[in-house]
Amino acid sequence: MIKELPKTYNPTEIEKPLYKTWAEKGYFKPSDDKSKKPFTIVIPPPNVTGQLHMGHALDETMQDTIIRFKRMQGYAALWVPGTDHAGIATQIKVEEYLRKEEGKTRYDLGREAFTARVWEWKEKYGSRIIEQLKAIGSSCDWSRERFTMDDTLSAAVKKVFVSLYNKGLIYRGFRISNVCPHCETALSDAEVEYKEQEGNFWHIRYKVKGSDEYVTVATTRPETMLGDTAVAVHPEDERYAHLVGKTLILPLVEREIPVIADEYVEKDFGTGCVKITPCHDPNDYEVGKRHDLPMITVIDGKGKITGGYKYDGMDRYDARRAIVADLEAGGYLVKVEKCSHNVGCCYRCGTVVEPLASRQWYVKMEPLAKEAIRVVEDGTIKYVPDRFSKIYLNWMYGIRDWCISRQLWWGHRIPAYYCDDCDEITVSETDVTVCPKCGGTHVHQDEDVLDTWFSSALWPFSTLGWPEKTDDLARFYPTSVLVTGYDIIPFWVARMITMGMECMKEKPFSHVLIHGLVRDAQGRKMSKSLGNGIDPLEIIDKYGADALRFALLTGNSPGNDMRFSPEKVESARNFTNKIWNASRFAMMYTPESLTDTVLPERSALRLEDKWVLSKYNALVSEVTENLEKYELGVALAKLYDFIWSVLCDWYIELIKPRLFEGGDDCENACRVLLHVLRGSMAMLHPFMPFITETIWQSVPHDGESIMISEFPKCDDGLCYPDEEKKMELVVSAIRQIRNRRAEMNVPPSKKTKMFIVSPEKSAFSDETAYFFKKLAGAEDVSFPDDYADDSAVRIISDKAVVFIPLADMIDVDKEIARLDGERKKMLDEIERIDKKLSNEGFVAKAPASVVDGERAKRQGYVDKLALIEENIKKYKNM
RNA sequence: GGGAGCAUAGCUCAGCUGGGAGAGCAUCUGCCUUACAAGCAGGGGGUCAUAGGUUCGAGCCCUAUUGUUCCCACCA
Repeated sequence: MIKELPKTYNPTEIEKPLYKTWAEKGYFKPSDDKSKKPFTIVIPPPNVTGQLHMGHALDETMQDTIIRFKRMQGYAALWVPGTDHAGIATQIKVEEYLRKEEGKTRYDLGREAFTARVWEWKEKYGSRIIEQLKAIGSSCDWSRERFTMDDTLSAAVKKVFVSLYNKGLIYRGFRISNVCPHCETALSDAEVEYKEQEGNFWHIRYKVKGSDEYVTVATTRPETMLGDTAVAVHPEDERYAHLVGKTLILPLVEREIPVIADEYVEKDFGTGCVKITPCHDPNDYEVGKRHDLPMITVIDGKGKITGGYKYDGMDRYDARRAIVADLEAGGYLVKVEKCSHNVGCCYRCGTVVEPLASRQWYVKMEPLAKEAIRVVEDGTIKYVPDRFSKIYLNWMYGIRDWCISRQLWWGHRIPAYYCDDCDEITVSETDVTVCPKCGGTHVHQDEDVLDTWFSSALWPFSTLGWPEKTDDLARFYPTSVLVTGYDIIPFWVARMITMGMECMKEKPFSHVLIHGLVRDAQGRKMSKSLGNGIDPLEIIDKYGADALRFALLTGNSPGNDMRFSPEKVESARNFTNKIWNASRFAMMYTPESLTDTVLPERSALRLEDKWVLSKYNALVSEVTENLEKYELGVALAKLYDFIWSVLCDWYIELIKPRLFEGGDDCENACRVLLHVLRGSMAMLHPFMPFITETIWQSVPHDGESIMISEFPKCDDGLCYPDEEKKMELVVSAIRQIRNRRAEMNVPPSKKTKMFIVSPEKSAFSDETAYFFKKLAGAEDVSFPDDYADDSAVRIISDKAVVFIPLADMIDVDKEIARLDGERKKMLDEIERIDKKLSNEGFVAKAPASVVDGERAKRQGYVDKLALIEENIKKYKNM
């Protein structure tokens, strides 16, 4: 079966057609066999108009690796794909397009026409990210693809909203929320990021009415003074006690405002006097409510001044400058200090948010959070790694109500209807045209849409058909594992758990596997503005999806950020090439007649065969265990090490003489090699699906695809501990011979005679002689009971002494010195162990296996020491 | 202010429930050995941040300290 294959692996021409075949064969769909246990993952839905970045690539690779592993293990594995409508992000994108290309705003188009345009946009670009997911090999069941604004998912959203409203868990309230003036919408607390910023601290004095006295307040946002309705001091502040109850004249607007006493004020901060702007600061709002102060709004949702002032219509920052100038001109500005403070910014556009009192819809989180807290506290849902449960719980313990209304047009419109005739609010899953209270027909729906994350919170069950009682829902809910980054635990994971417990009365998933951020080689976040992002698609084009996947998973552990660099991908690419060539080699020597996958009889197996099978078998159980614990990086490292260092560097080298010779022994070696290669490919397949399938298809195999083949199982019949140990002696001896030859600058081309004296006749015998010829530079090897040429180089290995007659190259004194060094090492080791063994505590308390292990090691050292000393003596006698 | 992570070879990072320190890259030496120079063989390089403690035994567990990153809250 000699096949001509190129010397280097070329992924680009292989991957796409292979993916297509898998899809056509239906391998991505879960088995219909109801006896199979389900294993489900729902994808964190990427933004429908987004583009694949490295973060996605990592997320998808991890999920695909897990789902492919479980599929091979025999589960009915389902990976549900889909996309998110991404309210603000998508709306902004389309608005920017309209502005640039058509010079229009969404208001020019009107709500209906605008949302129609967004839908068009979605149709145009929505498939892009899906195609990109396919490029990295994601084995999602595309027949179950969902979109958060599909009819069925929208129905789920309405149902949840209505149900929570009826339970009093969704309410409409007037309070301070964060508003992004650029996006022109309210945001939830989670959507505000705080950033340290340099700013000014303006000290302004307000005159006391009917007195010459002034009080000085300090503020970082002087423009809000227009909305001041009081100045507060601490009740126990003696400096200002006489002013409490007095009236102040607000500069520029000449409004009369009271001085009030409130514990909220800290005496020692600033001047001890705080201007109170209830409509534009959350703390002031609370103070305002306590003191029944008027609520005056002076900044609108676009960040412009409003309310009938000369500054009306000005942007808040222009107004700030104007007001400061006016205050200064009027003699009200006492001083300006530099200060740095945290300002809240919109997580989408970075604009500084404006706290603004307004009427919004909220989810009352505290009662809902109870169950969501319980299931993590009691281990029903487990975070991997566990430390994220603390972070989650920390967030949940301090949970505050969730602002869910957004002043956008793109999204799920809030199913609340207002009667213009009687002010009745009706919340309903179906459209309301007649007021159920007064029968009036002047009914209009709430203009706002819901936070994108509201529909995302329902994703694990809405994608499976809820609220319908579908077969999928019954079979695949709760899902098995959720894979996502730690950055969206508050946005998404917390809310999915909350809603899962509320709507399904059951956890949405059993495990949450958390990964970190993909950073650049310098450890910086990859971002568009820095221009340091690496495009996963470019990497795929150049190196292939398998190399990308390998680079993302290797050396990476759950929850930790990782650095991504071109060097990493190159190293991964080298690995694909290594695998490719090893397989090429195997195929070159596989006889045409060999088409089955049967291993040779036990009796036909040689030492090295049993050695590699034994090591392979151990690998199977380790890799399986690591994968089951979601330790993907560890599992992959073990596979890499086995394939490269054991299979390629040793086993293939060891069997070459047999392969070159042909015949039965060649075929037996081939069978073992192919068995191990095939199994290694199967274990590697979840990580590197394309190259493993390609190789699997090229060697003798059973079944139609590696994708649906069985994941290798540990097989006691392949366990040969004795032979494994013996072969290790040979391997170790070869290593030491090579080492000595290199030290002595013996060129590889120079072949020498070797005499190996060892009591381990089954390891050091004619059966293994050719290993020394092939791998250790021996021209001839013999295994005498003793060897008498005192002038030979002596290499003392485990249970063997190798003599190489190289009299002309030997410096006896150096040899003695070297052996003496080894002797000292042995003495040190023996002393260390003796110390341990003479420690009563150790012998009494350490497990017997550890103690026995130490004793065995000691014996090994003693044996070796004897050999060393004997040979030193011989040199000295020369 | 509250919480979490990280600190291991020159660089980037693994190291599972405590039982003699690892990988990749880089570096040095020697090799075009008929699968692979994207390769092969070999070498050098670590007081596992510091100080205590628990233990027969600590990179791993506990306490404190230092440095560093992040999350949450947020004083006008």
